[in-house]
Amino acid sequence: MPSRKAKMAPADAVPPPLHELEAEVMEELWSSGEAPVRAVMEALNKRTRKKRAYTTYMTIMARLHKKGMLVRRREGKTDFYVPSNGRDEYMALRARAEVEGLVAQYGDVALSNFAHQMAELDPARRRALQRLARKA
Amino acid sequence: MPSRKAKMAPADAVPPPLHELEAEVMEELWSSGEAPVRAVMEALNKRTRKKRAYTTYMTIMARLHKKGMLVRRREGKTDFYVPSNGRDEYMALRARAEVEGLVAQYGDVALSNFAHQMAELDPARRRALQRLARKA
DNA sequence: GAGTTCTACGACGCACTGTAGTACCCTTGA
DNA sequence: TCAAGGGTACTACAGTGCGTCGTAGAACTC
Repeated sequence: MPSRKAKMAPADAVPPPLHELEAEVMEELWSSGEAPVRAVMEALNKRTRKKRAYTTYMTIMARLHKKGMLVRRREGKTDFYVPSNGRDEYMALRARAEVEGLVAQYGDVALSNFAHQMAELDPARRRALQRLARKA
Repeated sequence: MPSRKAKMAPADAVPPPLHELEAEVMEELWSSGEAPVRAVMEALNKRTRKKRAYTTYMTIMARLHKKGMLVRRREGKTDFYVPSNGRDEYMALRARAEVEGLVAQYGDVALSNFAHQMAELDPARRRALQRLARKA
């Protein structure tokens, strides 16, 4: 394997955080499955106030591809994109990384805020989440 | 009071997140108390590998002032800076905001990660943090 | 084969951060 | 006394990341 300067993401690496438009595009692709730029544009422009140009979505999707979030398949002269990870998987990896980041940065202060959030749940729900947590 | 266009931070607002150099400068000021640029520069340049120019620290501190993190007092021709909030207060506000942000963004996935983190503590420590959390 | 439609690439503007050059003032020493 | 040096603030510049398109070129239509 040639040593490439460009950092490529290992499959198990923590996926990057997403910003506004990027997140909207990912949401659309997670629910629609593989789709070309135009389909994403039409779906999103239909349900958001702000109408964006085709090229805007194209850029965002190309950049998501470069970050490893989307897999690109070229058919003829058109690119089809599909998320490289499922929504649930992404959310799980991301949330875990964020939570660990908070603990690393804020220590006890973060932990006590976690406790505060947990304390506000009703007991049944809290137990369910704790069960979930044990599997991770 | 005239209505100013510049958004000024209400005292109880959530302080902004800090980046690398900004955080180092704040840490120095939190531990040293009120200080001019030069003192911060000398202290930080002594204990970090990377030596930075006086003007670099000046810019950072002026920007922290604009963000409401530092109070500036001009004495003669020299500016003295002091944190507008204590370190503990900043950490508390910031951590709280971050945790709430995670819950808003990730919902149950965030919560179950909180539970996971809490579960890894030994019981005495966990109880202490839960006690802390009730006061907030 | 000329016009229309679609695509991808490349570029621009803005905001933020780190970095420093420069102009100005005060002091100081010959 | 007055020029030089040290110290300070203001302003500018480069890199990065995101949102926004303009434009050039290929394919399709008539």
